[in-house]
Amino acid sequence: MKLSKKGEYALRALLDLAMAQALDRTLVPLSALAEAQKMPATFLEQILAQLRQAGILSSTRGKYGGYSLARPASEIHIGEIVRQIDGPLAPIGCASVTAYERCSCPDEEHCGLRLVMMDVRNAISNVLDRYTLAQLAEVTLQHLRRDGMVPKVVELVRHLDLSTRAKVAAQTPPPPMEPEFCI
Amino acid sequence: MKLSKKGEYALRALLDLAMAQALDRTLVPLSALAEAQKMPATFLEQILAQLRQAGILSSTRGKYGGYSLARPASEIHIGEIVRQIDGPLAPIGCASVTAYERCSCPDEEHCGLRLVMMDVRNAISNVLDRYTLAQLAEVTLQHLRRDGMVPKVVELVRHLDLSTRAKVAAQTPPPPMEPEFCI
DNA sequence: ATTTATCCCGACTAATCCTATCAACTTTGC
DNA sequence: GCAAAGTTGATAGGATTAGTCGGGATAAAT
Repeated sequence: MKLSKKGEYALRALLDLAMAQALDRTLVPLSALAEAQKMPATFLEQILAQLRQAGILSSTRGKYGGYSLARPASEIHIGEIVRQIDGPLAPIGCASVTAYERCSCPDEEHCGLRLVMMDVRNAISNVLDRYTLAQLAEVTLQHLRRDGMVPKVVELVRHLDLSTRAKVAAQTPPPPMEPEFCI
Repeated sequence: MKLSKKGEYALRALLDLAMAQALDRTLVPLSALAEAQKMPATFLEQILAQLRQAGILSSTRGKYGGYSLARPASEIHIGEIVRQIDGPLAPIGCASVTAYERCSCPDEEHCGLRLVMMDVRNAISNVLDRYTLAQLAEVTLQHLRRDGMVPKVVELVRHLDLSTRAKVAAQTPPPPMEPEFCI
């Protein structure tokens, strides 16, 4: 019942991106996303390319570029992301609703395994297709705020704040996280 | 969210074994299990060996040997089988109840992804840890009976019925499935 | 114009999963 | 004792997954 590493990294990156966006940092470079969650940067690159082609995120090239969500976070469901990267939610192909595939058993009509796995599929879908990136980001931010913290990815993009202040920020070492985002 | 082929084949084989047992065929050879569900026999061999070492099934060697359940089917939960072959049910290690594993994110305490995946884990467990092999076999047999059918695996072991009749059965080609098991 | 930080693309390697093959060993029946 | 039907274990190759590497293209800052 595993989620692939690819799927896990995609979700981690998108969640960080959604939180950054909620805190008005819409453009986040790959390096920050990778470092915040300790993910291999070159591998993450491939995954983000796939998400871009799928219309889930968009990118800006050049200096001070980065990745951002292509749509409002409230319109991106967790299930959509998993399906895009890992394929159908169902544990086996013949139990899938969105991408049914014939299996090897002699008659699916009477296959008990298929019945159970359709139950599992629905149980998974009830979680993943119910929640959006926005909801997930909101809950995570609430937890962090309660403890007076800020997402690590936001810390990491602090220093490339306003282009006019880039020089100053480069001189003074990044201020150690004042809780200005904590309501 | 995939189940591995290994896990799928294990479940198919055990379900067939449970149904055969319910119809008084407690000893089923590998060849019948493999053919009934069109599974590669040599791969299935390895899987059954693993299930034997795990105390889920037992085997009898030699002519007229085969595999049988090591415990009553009502005491084998689907979740136990999946865990034995595919590891923990949780999609990612840090969401597992039975085999927790630290993940790469900076603080699990505030990780939104972990929260969702724990929901998914519980949803999966609510299905797989609730049902036993016996229940699954019973449901499948009911469906088959309604249509006047017998599990294919039982057809395949028909001809090696009683040792005294082995010779007769070998001469007459296997009778084409009289519904004697259908109540 | 040059430097710098970033995304983009394609090929390459390593590990794991799936499958097939082959040579023992064990029991039953003649 | 011998042959047939079965399990057991070891091994090798293909397919998928996970991750690496190097060179290019783009845009902002100097």
